[in-house]
Amino acid sequence: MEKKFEILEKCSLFRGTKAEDIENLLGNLHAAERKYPKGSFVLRQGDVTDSLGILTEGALRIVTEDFAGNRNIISEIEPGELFAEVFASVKEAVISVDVEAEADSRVTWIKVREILENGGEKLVTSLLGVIAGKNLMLNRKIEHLSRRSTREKLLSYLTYEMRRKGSRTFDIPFDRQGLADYLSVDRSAMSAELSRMKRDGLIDYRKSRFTLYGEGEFDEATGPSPDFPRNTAIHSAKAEKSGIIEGQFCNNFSGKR
Amino acid sequence: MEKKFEILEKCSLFRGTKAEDIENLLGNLHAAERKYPKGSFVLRQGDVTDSLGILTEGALRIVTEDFAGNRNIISEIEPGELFAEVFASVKEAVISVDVEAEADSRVTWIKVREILENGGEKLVTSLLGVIAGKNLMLNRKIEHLSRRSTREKLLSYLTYEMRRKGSRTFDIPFDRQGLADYLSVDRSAMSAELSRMKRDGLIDYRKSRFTLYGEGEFDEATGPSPDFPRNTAIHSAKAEKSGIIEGQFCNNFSGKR
DNA sequence: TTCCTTTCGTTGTAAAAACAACGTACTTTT
DNA sequence: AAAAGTACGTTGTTTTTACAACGAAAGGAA
Repeated sequence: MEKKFEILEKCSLFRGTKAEDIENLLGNLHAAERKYPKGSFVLRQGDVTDSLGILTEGALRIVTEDFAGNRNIISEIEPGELFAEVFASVKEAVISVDVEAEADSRVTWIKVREILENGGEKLVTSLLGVIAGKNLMLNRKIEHLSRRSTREKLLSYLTYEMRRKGSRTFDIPFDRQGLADYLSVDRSAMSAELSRMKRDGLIDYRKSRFTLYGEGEFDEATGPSPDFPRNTAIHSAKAEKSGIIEGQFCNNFSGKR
Repeated sequence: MEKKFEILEKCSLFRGTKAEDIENLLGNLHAAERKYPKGSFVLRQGDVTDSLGILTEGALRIVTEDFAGNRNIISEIEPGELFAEVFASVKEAVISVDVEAEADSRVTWIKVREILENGGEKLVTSLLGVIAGKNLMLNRKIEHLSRRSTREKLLSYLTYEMRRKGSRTFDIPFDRQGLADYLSVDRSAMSAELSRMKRDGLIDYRKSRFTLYGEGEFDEATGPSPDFPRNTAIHSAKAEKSGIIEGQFCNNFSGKR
């Protein structure tokens, strides 16, 4: 109990706020703590919630069910982590996953409305930033997943990492299985494709350290050259029809083209 | 000029706010209007912005450049549409697209900080809702794209639409090419797969009206049966390692498993 | 109606991926 | 140090997809 606010201090929502201030804040926000015995459901598919949750003790497990009825663990939640904030931020959004207590757990629930009304600018900024930041990550993932071949998926991902790290040689935060899962491809097939890409002189790698040999110049200090050769094909039928990353930037989700 | 606030009325950010109130609001928010001649750049890849934009006149075009340097049109923006709100909501987020004026255009720019400070609860709620809602859509798309085969992608998507419409028979908002683009598969291959699924008795369709024949009961009135057969395989290595929809629900983007 | 365009399904072929199985190298445990 | 476990690459086979090309059907415009 004494550690509770120290754990909350680690939550992305409260980044930069001291434990003692969090304590006051939670009072103003009418935060509610609930206990969940091991094996119980914290949230169920089909639920609607107006509160976001922060795990303060124990461990949770996010489980989905796909169209065939197979259940898959999406992720594990550890103390200090925020969850359900997206569903809580959309009116009447139906939760599409189950959240189960993997161990005896405690969750601090905060109503999003309370944050907006009484949380203060800093907290609201934080919440908005967390959700918008997740948005960027999802978009990036879609950009990779939209590629048709494993090679293209890999190049899309590796190019992104290269640009982010600002160097042709960089480390990735995945092992092979993790990367294959992230790109939704078969591990061994991906491994084979990596080999072929190395053979073709596109990349080099050892363990999780990759080097990408692009065509354009790449100044280690300044990032990708602005003169990187471009194949501008805006007016091709394919380009005009492509909805590759629809909604990445604006709000066109109508599905019409 | 006189129509300006009527156009803004249609913006998702101001849903439910009258044109006259918007006029006052924009003043308080120190909104700035800028003109962009046809062919000029509204935003460029690599930029950072602290303002979201609303197009009030003209037309914009969102263009990306992929790892190979090919430029693709992601979407077109019409008057009343919001854009760049996600990048503007994340501190120092680097914009990954170009925004070009397709015609002579006017954009109303609003600083996100102004919205948070002076926009009032309603506007902040709206902004948060828009971004969180987009988040849900992106997650859904990732769920479909993560499927390995075209058949699975289709079933994932069609099952979602079925549940959403609450009926085995439903219309989808895509034509074939649109659906293929959304699922990032080849149109003709998808068409062929749809035929096979029809042959196999999984689905039926005519034009954009589909019927899905699942195994479980499906009560037209009440939605999917809670007793839908489940194949719970939580403890399989595959399930435990799958990062299929990582970040859908919580904030595990570390990439580590 | 006739012509033209768009949409959709079909087919064959070449390319790519999934899958399963296995060997090796590297780590961790005992 | 030996044993056990894990991560990674490789290979061969089967399945699936992309791609290109084509024809039929539907819808619009002249």
